[in-house]
Amino acid sequence: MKWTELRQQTCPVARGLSVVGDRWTLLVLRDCFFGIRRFEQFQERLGITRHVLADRLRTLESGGLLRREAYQDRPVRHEYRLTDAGRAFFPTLVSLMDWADTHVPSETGHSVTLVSTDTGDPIRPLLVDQTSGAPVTVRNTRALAQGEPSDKAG
Amino acid sequence: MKWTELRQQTCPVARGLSVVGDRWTLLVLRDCFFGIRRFEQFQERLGITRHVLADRLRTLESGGLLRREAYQDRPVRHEYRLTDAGRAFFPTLVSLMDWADTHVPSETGHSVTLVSTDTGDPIRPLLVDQTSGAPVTVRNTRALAQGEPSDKAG
DNA sequence: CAGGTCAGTTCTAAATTAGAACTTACGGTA
DNA sequence: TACCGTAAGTTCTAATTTAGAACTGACCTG
Repeated sequence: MKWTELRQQTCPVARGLSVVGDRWTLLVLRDCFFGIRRFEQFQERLGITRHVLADRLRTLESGGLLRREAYQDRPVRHEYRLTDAGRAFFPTLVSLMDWADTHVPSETGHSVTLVSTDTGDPIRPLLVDQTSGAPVTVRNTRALAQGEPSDKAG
Repeated sequence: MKWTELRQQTCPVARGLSVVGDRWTLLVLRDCFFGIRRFEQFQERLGITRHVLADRLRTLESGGLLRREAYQDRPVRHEYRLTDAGRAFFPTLVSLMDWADTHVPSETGHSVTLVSTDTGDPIRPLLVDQTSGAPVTVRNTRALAQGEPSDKAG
């Protein structure tokens, strides 16, 4: 399976990965949420090769997560800004951050804390069902393919 | 930056990606949540090359998400089962699925629906703060590096 | 005009992946 | 005993991707 095939898969996870299923893509995206917008800044912070950075920015742009925007003429200079679809990715990134914070050990201890803009209190992320408020876990959910009446999924 | 360097980063997103920052790794993990456990099954379902599959299973095992377990002797045959850390990754995968379902268009329409095991009702995932119940968005949260008093992060 | 900045592109060598065949260790069948 | 099949890999070569570094325009400043 190649990247192009991934995009045409039925499973949304596969389709999602066709855009963000690469470490550099996700690190670029993370930096976007930290307010980074320009080529040189990404390159310096990430230590990514310029070639790959250019490629990943194109991927994110064509995937609809970033918008390339001129911030000056003469010479034309562009910056990359999050779109609504890009901002909508935030919970996924936070989920990953939260998981890694707990399950991928760090020798430096806690490193990044998410706090509320309002209260300044630390945030403990939890994925719930919007209507019932119940936490989403392997145990209490089941994945159904369209048209599939019942099948094991946990 | 190489995969080994990624693991030593301060940022939990980078550390997380040192384990799951690869499309195949995440597709293998997805199939684990669908109940797949054996080498041949993964290989057939994913169309991944056997070489890469063996490598990704090792990555997931050494990352603590999967446990390699003998299910028979003579000849010894192993299967790969989710650990607690692996199961804890579920919300992240669901977040990704939910994001992609909305933001990466599919020609086949909705494909996978998550339903409650109890009620059978469809689940609408939402990331909230565990204590306040408020949704986690770019706007109402700020990332603080350890020791960093205040900085832009959205 | 020399030097610097920004956003890339181009180059070669190294690493990774695809695709297919091969290996090991069995168990069953003729 | 020889042959077939299964499971879980390993090994092989060729193609693709990445790393690392230098180069390219198009401008700006002194």
